[in-house]
Amino acid sequence: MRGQSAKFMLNNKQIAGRFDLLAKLMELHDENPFKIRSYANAYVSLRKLEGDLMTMGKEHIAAIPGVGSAIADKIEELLSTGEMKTLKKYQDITPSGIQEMLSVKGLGPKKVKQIWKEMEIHSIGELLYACNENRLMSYKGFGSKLQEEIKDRIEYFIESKGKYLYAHLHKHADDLVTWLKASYPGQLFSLSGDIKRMMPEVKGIEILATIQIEADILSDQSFVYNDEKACYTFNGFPVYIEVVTKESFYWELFKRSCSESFLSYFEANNTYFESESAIFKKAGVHFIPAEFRENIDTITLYKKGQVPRLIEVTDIKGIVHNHSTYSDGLHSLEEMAEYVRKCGFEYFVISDHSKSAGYAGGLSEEKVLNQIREIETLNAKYGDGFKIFKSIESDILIDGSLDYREEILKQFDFVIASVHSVLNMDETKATSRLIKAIENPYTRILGHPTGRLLLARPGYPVDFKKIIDACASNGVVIELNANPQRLDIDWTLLPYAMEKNVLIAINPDAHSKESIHYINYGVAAGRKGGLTKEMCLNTKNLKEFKEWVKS
DNA sequence: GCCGTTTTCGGCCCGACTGTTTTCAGTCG
Repeated sequence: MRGQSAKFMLNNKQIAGRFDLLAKLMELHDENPFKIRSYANAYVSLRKLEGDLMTMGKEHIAAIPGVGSAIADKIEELLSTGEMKTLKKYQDITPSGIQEMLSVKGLGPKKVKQIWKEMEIHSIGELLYACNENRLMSYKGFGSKLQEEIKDRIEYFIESKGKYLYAHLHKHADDLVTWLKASYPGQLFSLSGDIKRMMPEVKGIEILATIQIEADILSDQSFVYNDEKACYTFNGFPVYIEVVTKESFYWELFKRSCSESFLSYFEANNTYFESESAIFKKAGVHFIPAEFRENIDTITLYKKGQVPRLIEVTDIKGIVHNHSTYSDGLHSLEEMAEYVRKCGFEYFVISDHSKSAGYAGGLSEEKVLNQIREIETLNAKYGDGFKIFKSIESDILIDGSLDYREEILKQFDFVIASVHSVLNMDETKATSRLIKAIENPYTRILGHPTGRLLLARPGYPVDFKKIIDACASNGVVIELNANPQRLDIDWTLLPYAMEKNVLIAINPDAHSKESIHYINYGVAAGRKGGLTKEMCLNTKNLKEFKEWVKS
């Protein structure tokens, strides 16, 4: 052990890491490239150093190749105070999200700087969203492969941070349960907890079992014990397994698969049931699916036999709110429409970005007219069985007004109005901005009402009672944006919207053909909020939808 | 900030790989 000054336990790699970070941060701030290089050299040199820095004197440290007296001082400082002032200075002037980005593989200081300064993106979550909207590709040095690469790596990064999107986990979770059932015949396994309840965000794959799982039962290493996370992982996702007796299995499963208030209605004198249905039967309540076991009032309805017809994916008849290569989509208008048609839907609503959305290639008035002509040509080709509707995702400007002159707005079948800029307003301002947009006679749908990105940014605060009331009195539909990173409007607000007779549109906000299937997640969120087929806009068939457009 | 020297300032700038390019830039090890 070195002199009394060394109070902080740091190994060589940790110390080296500080200099790596320092070099990268300094590069972000355009410092002297040679100075930066020397810190980077010190990082390389310290990392592969054989002796232990904590036990070395300053003279020895300064004698390491690439380490001089200035860096030796910084190492001393680090070991005695746990901090390095120079490093802290740069950390203080760099947003934490930008610092986090530096730890994503494939992103070096040059690219991060471009993302920060040119694209004005400040967090990893925002960056992921920008990848999904193909926004990176329009910048010099970024192409489709790099964008895809960054996207994959960010997803991995986010997944390794303790909270996960339901959308990223559920397939793995289903696979795991299927595999467990096959591996242990006669035993019971089920998804449990938040993932069974289809919560938009979950902590991992929760499983209830009737037998202890053997370690290393899978030979391909997809299912292993992870010491760091102190749990099993499946394909890298944490798995939490609880073991109960066969007799109590369904009761224990039920207990873990509903909200606390919901559970309080049920008594557990006897915990032996042969299914979840049996629990409801004994309580005299119609069966309630796990995703809808939230509100205790639901039980009263089901007890009286007033069982709502919850929306299902197969109820969706048309795909609303989509982007094409006219703005920031990956596929052309025709490719998108054709894909939707082949999936068996009756209509497709194209709503590219409006002119203020410069970052997303928003449509100039001239491009709007071109697109409208192309839609008319395609519709002539399709005939009666399928129709493309002309829409626009119009930016709601700071003062709540829409983005085009009335002559242009008139050209669309209808307008979706969404906020994309100035996301930091307080509740009063944000609410009146939205209300002004809702009151605009051209607005038919309010897009992603809070602008939130799950696990990335919270969205601006909004007085939802006022917003829903305004939609009710202006006949405006509210979007449930089905992008699993948005799911905005939040499902908890659906009961109030339905009470006020406000229709909900489940929209994928698709920027590629495949992402129209986001509607699956929108439907799941809708079911959590008790959304019925009748209260959803795009369960209307083509004929009914045409009538809604005209109305 | 380090280094070396025809000593106290001026030069430092690996090499493979990949993706985005049409000859190069950024990242990683």
